Amino acid sequence: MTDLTRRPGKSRPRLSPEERREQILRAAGPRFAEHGYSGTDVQDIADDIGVGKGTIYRHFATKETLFLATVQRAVESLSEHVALKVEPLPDPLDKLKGSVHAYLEFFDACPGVVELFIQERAAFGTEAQPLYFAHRDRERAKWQPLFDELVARGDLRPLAFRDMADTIGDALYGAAFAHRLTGGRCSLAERADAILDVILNGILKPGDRAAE
Amino acid sequence: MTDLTRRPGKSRPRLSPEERREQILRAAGPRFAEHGYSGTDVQDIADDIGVGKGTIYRHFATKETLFLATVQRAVESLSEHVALKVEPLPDPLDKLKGSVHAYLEFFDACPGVVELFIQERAAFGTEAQPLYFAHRDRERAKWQPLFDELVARGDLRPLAFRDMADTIGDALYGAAFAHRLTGGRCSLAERADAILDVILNGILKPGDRAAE
Amino acid sequence: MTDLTRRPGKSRPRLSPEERREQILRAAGPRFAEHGYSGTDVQDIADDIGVGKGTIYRHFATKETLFLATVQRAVESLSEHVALKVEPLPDPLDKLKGSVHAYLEFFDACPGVVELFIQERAAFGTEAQPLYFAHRDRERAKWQPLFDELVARGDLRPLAFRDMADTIGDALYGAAFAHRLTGGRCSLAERADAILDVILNGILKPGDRAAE
Amino acid sequence: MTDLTRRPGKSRPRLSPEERREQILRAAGPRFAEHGYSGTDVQDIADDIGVGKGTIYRHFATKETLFLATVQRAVESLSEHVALKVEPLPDPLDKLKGSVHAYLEFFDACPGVVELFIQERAAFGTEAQPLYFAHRDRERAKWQPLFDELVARGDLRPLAFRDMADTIGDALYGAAFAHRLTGGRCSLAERADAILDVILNGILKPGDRAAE
DNA sequence: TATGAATGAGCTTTCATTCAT
DNA sequence: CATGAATGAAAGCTCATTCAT
Repeated sequence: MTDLTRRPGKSRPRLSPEERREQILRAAGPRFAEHGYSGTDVQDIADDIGVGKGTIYRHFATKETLFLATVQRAVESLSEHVALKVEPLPDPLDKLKGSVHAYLEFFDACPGVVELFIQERAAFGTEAQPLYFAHRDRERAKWQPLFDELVARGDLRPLAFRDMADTIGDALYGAAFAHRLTGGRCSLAERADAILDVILNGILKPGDRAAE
Repeated sequence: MTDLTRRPGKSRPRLSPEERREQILRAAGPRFAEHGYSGTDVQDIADDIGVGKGTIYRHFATKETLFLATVQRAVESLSEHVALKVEPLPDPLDKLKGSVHAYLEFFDACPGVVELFIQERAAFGTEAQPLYFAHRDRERAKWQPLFDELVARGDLRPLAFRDMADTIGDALYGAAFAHRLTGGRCSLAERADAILDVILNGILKPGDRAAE
Repeated sequence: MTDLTRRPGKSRPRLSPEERREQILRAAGPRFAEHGYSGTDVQDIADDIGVGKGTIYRHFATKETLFLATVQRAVESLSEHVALKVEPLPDPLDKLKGSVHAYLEFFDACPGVVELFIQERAAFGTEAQPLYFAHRDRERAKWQPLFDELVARGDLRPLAFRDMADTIGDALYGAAFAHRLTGGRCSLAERADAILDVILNGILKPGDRAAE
Repeated sequence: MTDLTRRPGKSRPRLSPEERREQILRAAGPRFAEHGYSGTDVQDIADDIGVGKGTIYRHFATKETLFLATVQRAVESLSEHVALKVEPLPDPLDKLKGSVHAYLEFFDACPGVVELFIQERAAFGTEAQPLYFAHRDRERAKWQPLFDELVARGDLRPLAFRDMADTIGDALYGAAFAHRLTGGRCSLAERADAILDVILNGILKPGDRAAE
């Protein structure tokens, strides 16, 4: 009875709440990344997907809520991307190397995520721990057994897990930031091996190892 | 009718332009670091040093100009701090190690500088290269001879200078950011040796070096 | 595909239009009284009775219509309450006294009605005469014969009906408002006798009557 | 040296803070009275006096603050008007009568004040006691000695002060409201004598006094 | 030169009303 | 009939910047 032909004109698609939410987040990400938190008018996001401003506010209580959901989504994407690449690898050392590559690849694919991380801190200041670091804290625990195994196996030097994990994490985080913020020409993926080499082998010549 | 005698107590100190400029920058730094760029009212800075808002605008054309001068000042402080610590050291390897310590010490002393870097990017977006990275680009050239000498001497592995410099730079930058953004408890200085150890020696056990 | 059997538990009661209308008005009264006209969201009223917002709009064309119906209902309640109390009394003077008591009792029982009267004026301004006063104008005519009879009987001084009626009406209206707006502790009913005493006998000592 | 001729064009008068405040309040009163609290855009008031919206907000922190200052000003005007009329009268009974006349005259002169009182209650609800009643509470104490003296002199019946004062106050307040809300044609001043007559002498014929 | 009152564009959020389902 | 997602006009408040004094 009801016409099955979609009138392309006025008929609003009537998305499900989940679809709408997802649609909004997809539009919000690039806006916030490119124009910043305060530089983005909620109206802009609404216009991008052709809905009224009220529709945004039906799904996200405040601009802040929307923004944080956008960041959270990015953090989860990063996490999933790394997990997906690493899981199938059987060898722990390969997992470690693979995670470095995956991490850097992610930021090649989604360079705006760096901006989101910056915007979060810029907008919400000293109060809360940024979502990325909250997530990193949680994730670190998962890596401990892997490092332990590598040390036990004699692959890694018996350094404190925390020192290794933090230093590697900071190096990658720093690389992703620096790459984005300097407008780095070559891809991060191309730098991955060089970074891994330093992390794994250090820059000193083996004979000098006693030096430090 | 009104008394014409200037009470010396009330007579404004009449700072020289340079002094005033410096005074303003000193007040602006903490404000911008703590409340962010858009969260800081120019009036707040004026109030902090007890002058009218117009006075700020006499010395800095716009809020943006003032902010960037504040960041520039911080970048120069960092640079000077590192240079001061490194210069007296005669040995190139000591210079390298010393610069890592000095860099991290600086952010222990001036943690707000991280916020300034974040705010700059957040406020001015994708257009310009942040002052810190512009400065880092310029500084890198100064380090090349030192690395070359260390490689020539056989202290360092013959890696590409750029790879080493970027990786080290990113690791330190990442460490400073992560430390501030996670509310790191211990000082950065305490982490310096562990970071240096990874950078210099890597995390792999020497025997495994072929692995990479 | 969707089940066509209506589970009887979930089947909405399907109120008759009149019942629905009444249900809506019952919910609207307290909302408007407590939160004011603009402070009340039509959604709130819908939520209170567990229907969709559209249902409200099916029964009342606009929020304004709904609000005015709510006020009208209150005015009629007041009128009925007084009439019910006064009608059985045979003596005109008792009717007069009884109406004062009934009027004040009503506002003890329904204190929110004062708020409705205030809200009506506040929201719709100078244009229209408020429903309460429109009603009072209409009612006054019914009291004229009673006052005439009391004057004729020699119970009342031969004052102009309008002056008496207005003054009494204003005194009661003022008392109800003042009581609500000051958060009066004792009940209005308790003040009824004192008010009646002043209205009936005045505050002057009889001997001084010439004074005025 | 500075030109003393006022250029009528762009030269902003540069009012003193007090003058500006007063100017704003003078403009706000009629606006709020005519269009209500929520019906008045702060921009409207700004336009009325030819200033920017920011200027309003420089002098009043919020729209609410501005509104309440407007009401407070009206309450004080009323109070002053009554005091001014009553003070010179030597006889206490004349003071009482005079205050009734002055009160009603005030609302003839400033009928919008009724709207302000209504708007205050409508906008700020049940929480706070309206400024008018707060003021009335404070003022009542001043009248007690006068009533006591009149009772002692034998002019007034020995009724409870509170009952007399409240009943009179409510009658006048009610009269002012009813007059405004019914669009009363004749002036309140013309009704003053009739109201006073009821208050002073009651409506009963003297012989019936035992009736109540 | 210093001041701070004035400006007004800009942005977030609300909510009466509509209408496709 | 009932629903509730969608709309979009509207209004409060901020603050960088200007400029008369």
